[in-house]
Amino acid sequence: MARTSGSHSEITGPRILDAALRLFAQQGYAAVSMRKIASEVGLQVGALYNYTPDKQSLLFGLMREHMENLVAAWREEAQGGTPNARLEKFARFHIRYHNVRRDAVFIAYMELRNLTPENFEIIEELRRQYEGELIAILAEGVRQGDFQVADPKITAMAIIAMLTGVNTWFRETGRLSLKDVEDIYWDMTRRAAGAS
Amino acid sequence: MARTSGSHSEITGPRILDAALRLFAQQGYAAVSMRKIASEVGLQVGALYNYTPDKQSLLFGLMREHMENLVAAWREEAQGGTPNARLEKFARFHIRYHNVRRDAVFIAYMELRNLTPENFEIIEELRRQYEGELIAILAEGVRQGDFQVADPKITAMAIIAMLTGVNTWFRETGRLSLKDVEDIYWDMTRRAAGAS
DNA sequence: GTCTATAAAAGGATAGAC
DNA sequence: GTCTATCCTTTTATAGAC
Repeated sequence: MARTSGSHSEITGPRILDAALRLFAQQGYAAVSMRKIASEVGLQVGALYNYTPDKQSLLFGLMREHMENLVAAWREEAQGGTPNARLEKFARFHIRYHNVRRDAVFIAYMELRNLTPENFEIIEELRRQYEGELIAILAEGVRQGDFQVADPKITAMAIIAMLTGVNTWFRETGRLSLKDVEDIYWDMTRRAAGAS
Repeated sequence: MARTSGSHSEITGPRILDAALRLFAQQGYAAVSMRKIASEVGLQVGALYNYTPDKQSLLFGLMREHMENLVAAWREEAQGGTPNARLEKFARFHIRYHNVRRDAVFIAYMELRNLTPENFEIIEELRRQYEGELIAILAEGVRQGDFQVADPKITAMAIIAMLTGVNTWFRETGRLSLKDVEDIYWDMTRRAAGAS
C-alpha cells in the first residue's frame, strides 16, 4: 500500500494507528520498526514523528484506547437484571466484542511487558476494572443464592480466560457461527458459576 | 551473575538455555539480544555460537523441548480409569505441570509468531497432540453418558484456556495454596463437562 | 571453548529544506 | 506535513588469535 511520494491525506494519523496495530499484533512490538510502520502507510520514517513523540507512545495509546473502550462499552451494555441475566449478557458481550478486535486484544495482553512501568500500571488498572465487573456479578449472584461459587475472584479469572480463549481458534469460516459459539460458551459459563 | 573472564564450566550449554528461557519470557524474543544472553551467563557474545547456530534455533529448541516434555509427561501419567477420573487427572496435571514452568509456558504461546514457518508447524503439531488427549477424554465420556458436552473439541479448548489461565494470576505467596486452586478448577472443569 | 575485533545491516530519533 | 540526510547505537553473525 505504498503511496506516491509527497501525496497528502487528512487521515494519516488514523492510518498510522491502524498499521501499528496490525503490525504489532502480527510481529510483536519489538520486532516492528518505525520504518516498517511508515512504509506500510506510504511515508518516510521522519513523518511518523508528526503524529507520535516516540514508539512507546504509539503502543501505549493503542492499548489505553482499547481498554478504555472495552470498559466503557460494557458499562453501556450492562444495565440491571438478575445475576443470571447479567452473567449471560457479560459472556455474550465478551465474546462478541473481543472477536472483532483480535489485534487489539492480542496486543493488550502480549505487549504488557513492553510498556514503561507507569504505562503498565494504567493499563493494569483498566483491566482490573473490567474484571471487577464480572466479580461483582458473581458475588451478587452468590449473595442472592443464584450461583454456587467457591471464590468469585477466581471464578471470574477462569471465566474470562475461557471466553477470551475463543479468539485463539474461532474463525468465521469454520463449521460454527459465532452465535453457536456464544451459546456453547454461555452454557459452560453458566455451569462454571453453578447457576440453575 | 557475571563470571570471571576466561573461567570454565562443563554446564555452559544448560546455563545458556536457562538464561535464554528466562530472558525471552521476561522481555520477549525480539527484545532480547544475543549480547544480553551472553552477559547473563558471563560470556562474550561470540562464545554463544559454540552452542547454537543462531538465535532462532535457541528459541525453537526451547519450545520444542517444552512441548515434547509436556506431551510425554501427560502420557506417562495418563493411564486408564473412567472418563471422570481421567478428566480430573488431566485438570490437576495441567495446573501442576504448567505452574512450575511459567517461563516455558509463556514462551510456547507468546513467541509462536517468531518461529520460522517450518518450526511453527512442528510446535503446532505438538500442541494439537496435547489438545487431542483432552478431546479424547471428553469424547469417551460423552459416549459413555458420563459427560454432557455439546462439542468435545470446543469444550477442550475452553477447559485448556481456563486451566492455563491460572498462570496469569496464581502466586505461591497468595491466600490460596496450589492445592486449593486445583480443587476449585477441577470443580469448574467437572461442571463445564457436565459430569455428575 | 572463549576472547577480541570486525563486518554489514538495521534500529530510534532529530535537523533542516521544501 | 513530508522528505532527505544524518547521528549514534545496537544488532546478528563471523574470523582468527589464544
